[in-house]
Amino acid sequence: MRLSEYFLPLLRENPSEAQIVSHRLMLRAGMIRQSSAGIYSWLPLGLRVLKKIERIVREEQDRAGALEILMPTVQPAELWRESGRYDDYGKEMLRIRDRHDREMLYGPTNEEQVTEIVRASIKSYRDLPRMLYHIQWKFRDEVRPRFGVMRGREFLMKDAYSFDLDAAGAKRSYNKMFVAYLRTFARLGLKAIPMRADTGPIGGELSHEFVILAETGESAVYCDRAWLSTDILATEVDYHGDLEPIFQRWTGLYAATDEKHEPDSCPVPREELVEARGIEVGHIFYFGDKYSQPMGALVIGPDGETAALEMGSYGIGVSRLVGALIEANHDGAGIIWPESVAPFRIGLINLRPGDTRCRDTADDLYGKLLGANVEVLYDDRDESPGAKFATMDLIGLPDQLVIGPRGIAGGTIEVKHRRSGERQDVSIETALRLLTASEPGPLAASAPGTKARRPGRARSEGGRKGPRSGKLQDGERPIPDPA
RNA sequence: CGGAGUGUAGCUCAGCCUGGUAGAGCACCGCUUUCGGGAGGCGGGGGCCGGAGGUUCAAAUCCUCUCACUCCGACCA
Repeated sequence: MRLSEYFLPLLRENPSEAQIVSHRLMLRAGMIRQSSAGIYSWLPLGLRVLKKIERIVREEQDRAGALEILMPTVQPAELWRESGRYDDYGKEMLRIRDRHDREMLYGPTNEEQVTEIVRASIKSYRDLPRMLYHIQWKFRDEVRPRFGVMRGREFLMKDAYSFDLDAAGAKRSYNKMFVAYLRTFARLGLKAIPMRADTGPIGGELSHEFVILAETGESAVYCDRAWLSTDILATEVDYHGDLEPIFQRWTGLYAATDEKHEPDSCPVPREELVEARGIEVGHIFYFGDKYSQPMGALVIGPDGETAALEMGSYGIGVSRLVGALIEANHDGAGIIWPESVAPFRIGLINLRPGDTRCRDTADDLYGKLLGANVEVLYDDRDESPGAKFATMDLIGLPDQLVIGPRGIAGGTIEVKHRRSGERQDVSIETALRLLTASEPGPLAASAPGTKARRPGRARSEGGRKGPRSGKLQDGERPIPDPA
């Protein structure tokens, strides 16, 4: 994409309404614009990131055996009366009346809706287990929206629902999602730690929240130091096998939110305990027949007996993750995207568009990168060099290629790695090889969080890896050290 | 929902106390000089001062109401 043809409305100064760094950077980098309190429009750059996250979430859900559906945003109040939540939910629920004066609501979640779908169609244990998910906009009329997309009223969420015959089956489904979540966040370049959680308004008995560590997190969390050096993607996963050992392994490592942490009875010795800030990005629940019972979602078991479905629900805050990723990946100059979610893989800067040699070289390189399926944002604008550098640093693309008269004279261009700040003058051929090869290049080796980059795969991978029943590849995403 | 603030140009803000008909920097447009970390010069466009009502000869400024947004607290993907 040529920047001269792109829509990237940058802000040079911090908008006064934005307090936290991710909110400020998202506004400044032209990713979002606020529509009203807690409601945002997504501009091209922000939308690209949102879609990348969505794709990874989708791939891991599919891999775990969940099936994608799409349920409506507007739901009938009637359904929620069946579960009893219409009155329980309170003012957080946005209630609407249609022209026939029928009571509707903009869904804050979809347990009732999905239960209604399943109860109408699944009558036998032979049709179980099933997991359904969708990625859809939700609305919760927060009293006080804040932190930009991290705590908006309208937000994009992946919510999955599992249906099993009995508690043992439900636990197996729970484990699948538990593992899928670990993998999803790891691929996003985040260290997400599952913590035992209260079930809140969803209800139920077993629940974990997934919290990522970020200096600017909203709540204090405590965990075993061992968490920092774990690599979840190194664990082989067979979703058809027994996942309980993996579940046990990852829940065995100490981790607790502020409310649950007891300094006096903490099993981890002081020197091994990490105190950090956390942001909740996912939450999973097992709640049995809380909805299936009142709503009559029943199946006949092998013994001929009728039983209410055992259910669980599993949420990931997709839009919140955009903010959370920035909280965990930024510096004074701007955003630093992990490669897996970067809106573009490479920022190509032509410092002197007026110069024929610079322009020809840049145009040529741009064409070759596109030809190699590398997502590249090409700054071909007639701007001062400083402005171009600042722009690229702000929007945080993983690598920058700088073409200017100084280098061209010596036959080189500059490659700059955004995260480390490391720069190298290399030949054009070398640059191309570095950025399109499947093997890690020299720069990558010294740069944290990029050791296994495979830049050329961005498009080609595209979610078509065939059936996801088998083993998983290792090291799809390295995990940057959050400390 | 309690408490506290803020609404003036696209962005950051001054002007308001002490009423006299709208400003700065950045951004934008034109010309020009520049050109490796948000450059310089000259010229230019842009605001019913959140909205409504009131006081006054006169309101961005004083009063009343209203709307929006933000912050702190209680609640959440």
